[in-house]
Amino acid sequence: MSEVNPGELEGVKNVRLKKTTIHDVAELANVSVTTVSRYLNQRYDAMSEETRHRIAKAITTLNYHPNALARGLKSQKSRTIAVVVVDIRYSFCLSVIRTLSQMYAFTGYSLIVSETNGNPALERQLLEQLLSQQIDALVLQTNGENDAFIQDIARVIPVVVVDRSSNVSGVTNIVTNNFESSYVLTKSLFDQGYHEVLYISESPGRISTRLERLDGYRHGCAESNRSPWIVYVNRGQPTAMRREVQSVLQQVPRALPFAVYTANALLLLDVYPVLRDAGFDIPSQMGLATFDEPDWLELVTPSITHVYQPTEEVGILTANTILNHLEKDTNKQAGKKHVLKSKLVLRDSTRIIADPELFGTSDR
Amino acid sequence: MSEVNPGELEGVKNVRLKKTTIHDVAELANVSVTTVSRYLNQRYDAMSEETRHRIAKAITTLNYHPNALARGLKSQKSRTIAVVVVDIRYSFCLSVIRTLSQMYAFTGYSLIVSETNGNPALERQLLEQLLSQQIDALVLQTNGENDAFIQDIARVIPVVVVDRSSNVSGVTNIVTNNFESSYVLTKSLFDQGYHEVLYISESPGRISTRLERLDGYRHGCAESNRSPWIVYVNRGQPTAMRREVQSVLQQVPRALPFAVYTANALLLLDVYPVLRDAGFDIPSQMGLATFDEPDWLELVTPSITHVYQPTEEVGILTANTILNHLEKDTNKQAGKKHVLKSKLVLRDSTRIIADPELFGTSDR
DNA sequence: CTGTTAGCGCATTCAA
DNA sequence: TTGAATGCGCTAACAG
Repeated sequence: MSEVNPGELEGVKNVRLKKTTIHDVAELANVSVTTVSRYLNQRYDAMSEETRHRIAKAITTLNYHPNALARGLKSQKSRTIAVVVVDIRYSFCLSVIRTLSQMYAFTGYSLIVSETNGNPALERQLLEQLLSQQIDALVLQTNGENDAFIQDIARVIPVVVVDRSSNVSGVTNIVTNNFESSYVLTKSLFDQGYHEVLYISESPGRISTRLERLDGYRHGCAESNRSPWIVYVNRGQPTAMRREVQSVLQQVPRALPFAVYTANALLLLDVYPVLRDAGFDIPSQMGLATFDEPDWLELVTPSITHVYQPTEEVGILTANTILNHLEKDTNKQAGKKHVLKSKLVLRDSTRIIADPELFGTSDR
Repeated sequence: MSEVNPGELEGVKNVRLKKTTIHDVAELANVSVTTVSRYLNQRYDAMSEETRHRIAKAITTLNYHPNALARGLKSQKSRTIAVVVVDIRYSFCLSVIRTLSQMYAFTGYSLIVSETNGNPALERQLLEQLLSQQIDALVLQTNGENDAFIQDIARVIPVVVVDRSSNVSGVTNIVTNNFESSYVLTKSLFDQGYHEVLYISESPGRISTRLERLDGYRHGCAESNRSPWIVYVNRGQPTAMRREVQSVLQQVPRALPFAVYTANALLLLDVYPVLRDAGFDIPSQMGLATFDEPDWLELVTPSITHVYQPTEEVGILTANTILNHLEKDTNKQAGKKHVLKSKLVLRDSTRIIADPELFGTSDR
């Protein structure tokens, strides 16, 4: 049981630190490598207590750490899980990553985190690299265009596609009800008395999340007999983006209250200063609402109405799905689709003062 | 050059997807595995153009991906870099991780991200796990108490300790000038005319960053002939924390303007609502300042004075240090210490209205 | 209860 | 210009 300071020991004996292997342990403990291997895998049942102790001692003495690469090579498992997202700064991504990180902290799995920046080609490249690394599971916020490849991956390891509708067979799909939430938010804005709702989004492309939110918005407009009013911006060029929003706002007739609805909070982060300083009172002249829930929405004045997505739930569900696949080899859940419900959180930025009844329907 | 859909091919031939190995490629290309291996490592010089093409074709046909575990086992390199931080939500950590992620996107290195939650024991466990996984380099925001172990690690792979002073030999240390920044901020608050400065921090323990900020604050107080006024809180218990801050604020004499200075932005995030709603006008009655720079500081009203740390620079320096070690095997930089300079960003939350001259020195 | 042995997939001498 | 053979560190039959 003598505690040995590994630093001193290794430092003195062996500056080059030729790694100690299972053989060294076996030798020192006077057993075979097999027995050591058994010990490492807690197969204590078939082992005398004495050898067990000898091995334990040898291991601490040598400060031995099994080589996971070698283990993985044999077992075809790397005990590594990849999370590939567009941008870690999205509160959605951050929350999912943290939840996974917390849940895997004591399982021995490591989390590889990669960002695609919305680039399908980069996504493809990263996926190939990760496959090479023999990841045991994949959590992916895909940018589309790689479905065939993803399907191949799902044949080999559990794949969970989050935040994007996916019909790829074999993958577990976890999303939120974007269409409905967007619709409800839009409707609520009109119902509050805002005459029009400006929808600011990145160009949807083939990204389901954006398409669904857009559709929800359109549906809300249609139901309220208003024309959609949409501005597509490019988050890659924040300056141009702000300028564009600014110029749009300058054309707004001041007489009637209107609302601005941004399709995600990273957009709002960029344009918020422009909106705030455009000369409209929030919420009486201009309402403000967004998807996603970064911390700051509750901190600014007025606090901002938003759609809260159950990101923790997404993380937990993702983590459990993968753990089930991996540990219990349960393949039942594969291919299942989960649609979690978001929640509309009404805050001060859409508490209009004016009476909704004053305004008839009209279109611009 | 015929494009083959890997999905179809593998799917049809082999549902179980027995992985294709270098042998399969060799066989199909009618060469030895050695030659294929050479091809994989771009040793084209000693290879006829024809075989090269045959191998290339075989690889795409079989949709072959080299097994990085096997490669790593031979080469003793996993092409994997670990980033171990306290909490990804710290803007410091997030920024460093993103910078690393961007810089390594095309290098073939993967980033393993882990959180310690400030727990040294968990940190130790994670480090052991990561070592087992044969990581090629380590970026660590340590919680202390593992220095001997870290020194061992640094003997084997490049280690960069960020955001914590470290004198462990062999590790590269990248920090910001916390003492000085904290001092400058404190001084600036007194100079603005705030009569006292309440310092809210987590208990510093042995964490250099916290100690230095605390010392800087104390030094600032001393220089201005004011007594320190410190509240230690526990971020793990946000409710208790808010209650405590609230009760402290209730005892403040309303006559004189004072300032609140939080030691990091995650703390401020938790207590901001309490501060805002405590009944003091910001900034005329209560000043507000913090370390760190999350996005929202500029968005709230009034905007919040803060210490901006050059997190991108930290990330770039970290990434380059590691790349130099890894690629060029340059061991010169090891053990070097870099102190980057933070910047005080004055905002509206500390633009006091009152005339500083009105207030003499006194202590509570 | 314990040991021998044969690979896992790849890179690398050394020969040819 | 190419190959055969060996081993990286570990696990798992299969023996004893």
